[in-house]
Amino acid sequence: MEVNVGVRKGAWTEEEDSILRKCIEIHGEGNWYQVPLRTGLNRCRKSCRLRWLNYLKPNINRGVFQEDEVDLMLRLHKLLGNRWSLIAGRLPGRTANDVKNYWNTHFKKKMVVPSEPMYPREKHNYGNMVKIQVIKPRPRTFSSRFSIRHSDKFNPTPMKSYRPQPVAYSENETNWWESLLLDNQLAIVEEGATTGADITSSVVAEDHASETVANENWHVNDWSANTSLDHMALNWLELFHGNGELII
DNA sequence: AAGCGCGACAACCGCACATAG
DNA sequence: CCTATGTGCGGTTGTCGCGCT
Repeated sequence: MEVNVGVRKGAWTEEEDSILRKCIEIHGEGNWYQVPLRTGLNRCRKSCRLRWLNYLKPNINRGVFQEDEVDLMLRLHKLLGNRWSLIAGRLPGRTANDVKNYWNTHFKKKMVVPSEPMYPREKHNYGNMVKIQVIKPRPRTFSSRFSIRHSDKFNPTPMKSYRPQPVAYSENETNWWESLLLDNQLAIVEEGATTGADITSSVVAEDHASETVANENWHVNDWSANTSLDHMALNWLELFHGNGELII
């Protein structure tokens, strides 16, 4: 159990920033538990980590969001939901906190909240809009997706974070799918891929091979990334073929 | 000038996951 | 298999500054 009695909170001073920066220059990122001990900073490890990741880390873009960034953010949010870290991973120099704050400030109040998701996946028609609901489990590692935490065994209350999130696309969104997925990725589908998994593996491979999108958080073994692509591909299939199958 | 509302964003909190032992 | 520890994420809160009345 972590005890943070007397730990300083609130805004960081320049001196604290300087100390933290030096510590990470010497020891590198990670091992945040050691940071307060090494630096003597009267801050909890979480606070140190957050300060570094959201503010002190080099190459963070602290400028105003450009039009193209906002556009991409909107599209990615439609695709991924509140997956701020993934969205930020596609916006060079932006942090998840930046993206989240920007979204909450500029778009949250303007959003129309979709109806409660249903399980299993259902499809509804709203006028000329096709609403596709896809169950999106909290994307963690594959092995843990269906495991039950020890602490939950005797208290199996539904976890907020596991609540599925609906994804809705209008049919004219297909243009964007074409722009997001590279031509050769689209070809994967045209050439006969019929499942989300098929497309996912191909898209991941293409993504890495082409290096068209620089993203240090995008790893082949990152299940969350794969999941995003899985749903991206699945929804794409739904739109174009109407026969997407989520293979788990 | 003072008070108020609100936007922007930094920071905190709680929870879930990964993994080592 | 279980527990403890370390880490990461998303939601929420706190604070500050600015504009309006």
